[in-house]
Amino acid sequence: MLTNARLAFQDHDHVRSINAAIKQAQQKCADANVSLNSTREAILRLLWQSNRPLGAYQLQQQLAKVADKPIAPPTIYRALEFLQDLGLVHKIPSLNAFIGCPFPNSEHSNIFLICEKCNIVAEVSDRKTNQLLQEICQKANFKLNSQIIELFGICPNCEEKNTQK
Amino acid sequence: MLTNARLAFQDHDHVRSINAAIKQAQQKCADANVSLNSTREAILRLLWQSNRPLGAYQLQQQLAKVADKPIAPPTIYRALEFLQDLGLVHKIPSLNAFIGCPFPNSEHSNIFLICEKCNIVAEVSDRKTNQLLQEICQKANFKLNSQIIELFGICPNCEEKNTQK
DNA sequence: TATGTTATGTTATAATATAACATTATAAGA
DNA sequence: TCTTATAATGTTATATTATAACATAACATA
Repeated sequence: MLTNARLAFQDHDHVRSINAAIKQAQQKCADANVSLNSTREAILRLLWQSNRPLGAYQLQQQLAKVADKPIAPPTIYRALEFLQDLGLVHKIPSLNAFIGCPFPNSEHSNIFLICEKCNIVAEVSDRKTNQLLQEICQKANFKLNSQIIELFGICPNCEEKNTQK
Repeated sequence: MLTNARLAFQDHDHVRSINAAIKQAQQKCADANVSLNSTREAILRLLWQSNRPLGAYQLQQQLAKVADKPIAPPTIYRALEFLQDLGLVHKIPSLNAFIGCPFPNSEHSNIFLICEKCNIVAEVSDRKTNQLLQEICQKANFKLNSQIIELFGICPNCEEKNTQK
């Protein structure tokens, strides 16, 4: 099982992880022979700075501060699609929001632990779950292409705060 | 494992299942001491008639034909919320659409098999998956409240059609 | 520097969802 | 049956999320 849960669910200095993520992204782009230009990189960076998922219009607002020009929704959505296609970013459908992928180069399960209190989201990859879901699909004669698993609850951090009261 | 996959993924006469679903719904409402009134029942019926998920505005259009008055979005969303709260209807977040639950009285996994070709959706409930996800959450110290699992792919029906070509 | 490709700008609008307040049904007690 | 509390819907307006369609610009390569 692979996860960033420990890291995500505590306040930590993640400047390092951001820089690592950007480097990974650059590598991925180089490999795919596409370019991580300024808008795309800025969006990826913003998503990483927030460890919470951000909506397209939140990204737009934050980009406006960073960039010199205001950027229209289509550009945002295009960049998000680009990043999603490379597996660098995920969309969390129930939140209409996007989040950076902590392990773009590993096997994926697309399991998200979504804290209903602080809105922080951690990602998990788990081979056993993939196998089990694959089995379920086989039983139903269903040819599985992709998946997303959203788990809603309370993260350890919020739970602790709650019991301290 | 509990599923309506066989049924859902073939064209079948599901008048019976609709009526059964409505009866179940009435029972559930009686138990909860709330009322399944005409709008709510009509929406549930429409969702069952289509074995595909329907968006709120699709429901609105179809309701307009059935009812005598046009019905505004808030009413639709309220009825959908009501039905969801009773576990009679699920929202499929990635589709912004709603579907009737085939087994509102059973344990739930909220696993959906979504055919990318014909858009039919089947639901699966599977204890093993629930256990596994629960374990994952425990490892992360995450208190799980609810979940939704969307599996995208090709249903047996569409796959067969495809290979016949 | 011409040319094709890729990305962005721009305008407009589609599609999904909800806020806020007024009105009407419905049910339960006096 | 009246009254009153509760629940549901109507109504208007608008927020939020997402995309279509076409014009322009940036960039790489021959």
